[in-house]
Amino acid sequence: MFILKRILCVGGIVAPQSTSLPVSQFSSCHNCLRSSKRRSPYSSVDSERYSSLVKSVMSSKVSSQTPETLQAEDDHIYGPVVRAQTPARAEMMRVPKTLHPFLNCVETFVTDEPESGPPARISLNRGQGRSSVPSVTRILQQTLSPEQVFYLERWKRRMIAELGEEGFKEYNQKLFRQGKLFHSAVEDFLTSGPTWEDRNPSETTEHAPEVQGYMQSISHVLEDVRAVRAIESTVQHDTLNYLGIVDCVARYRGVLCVIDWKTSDKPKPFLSNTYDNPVQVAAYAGALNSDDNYKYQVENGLIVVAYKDGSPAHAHRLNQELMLEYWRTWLLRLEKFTAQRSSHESSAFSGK
DNA sequence: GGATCCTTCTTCTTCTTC
Repeated sequence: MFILKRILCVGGIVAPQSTSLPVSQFSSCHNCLRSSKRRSPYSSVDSERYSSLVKSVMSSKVSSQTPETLQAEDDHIYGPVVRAQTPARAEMMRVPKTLHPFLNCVETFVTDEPESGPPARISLNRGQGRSSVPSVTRILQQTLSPEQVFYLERWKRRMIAELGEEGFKEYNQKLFRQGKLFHSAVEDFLTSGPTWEDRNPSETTEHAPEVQGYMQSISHVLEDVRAVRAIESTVQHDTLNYLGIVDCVARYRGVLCVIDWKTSDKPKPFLSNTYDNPVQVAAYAGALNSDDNYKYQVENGLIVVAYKDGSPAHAHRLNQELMLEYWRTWLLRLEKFTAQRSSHESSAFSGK
């Protein structure tokens, strides 16, 4: 709590858009500067209610440590690491060489296509000239920043030190299994007959025990989901040459969105806690908007982070402005991937 | 029938004060 108070007092943080914390809780910092003996204005904060905010602030980068100093420390504890890392902050400022439009054509927003009927579900068929088209997941994985690679490898080393190689493998398998089961349960719910919109998600209890909590967690989000247009459906961008599978396309609070369902053990109350997820959503939306199989355009994205204990999921809305921002980031990642691949191919061709 | 693909996840943390 001390760190939280200190950060708030020096003005190093502002209330993020996605939190419901009243501005008044952030605006009386001068009181603490006047007298440290006075009763802190934060002592009256409902710590239960804002526990996720506290967790998030406590886990954000307030330390002076960098990947380099952390690595030196880790080397001492875990042994040498394969590669040294340098944060690539300059990349944040880069602009893609080709600013490919996110939306195909503004007019197509107005569509005569009825929103009723079963959602599209175009399955991936690699045989149809798609074998060389890279996927969104692969591109994102292969273009992680050095900083991301560093923290992921560090996390992995620590987990293996704690659980052992086998234990770590099992832990990962469990996470993937839960994620898959959760996706299947959401899919079942959203496609369970023409009257699904009349159902109450919180009353639906016939889920596998492993996903019961996750479904309870997203029940308040499902109440705002209508007119499902696609489920687990392949999208492909022919011009930019990539493909992926969208979790869901539906209206969320009236706006057509690409929706990505996620499970997480840790609370992710802010969009920044979701790492590359917004880039993934923007990539899917951009592909869908260029794909002739879908006769409409999506403007927004939604990342829903569900929790196993049933606590309310965090739903992060990506408005059009954010989607365009992450679309630009996606184009950069795509450029990076293409450059890597062509340099790899040319070195393979020259026999290096 | 086997192999491969697309997903499913995983990261940002440390110590001082009352």
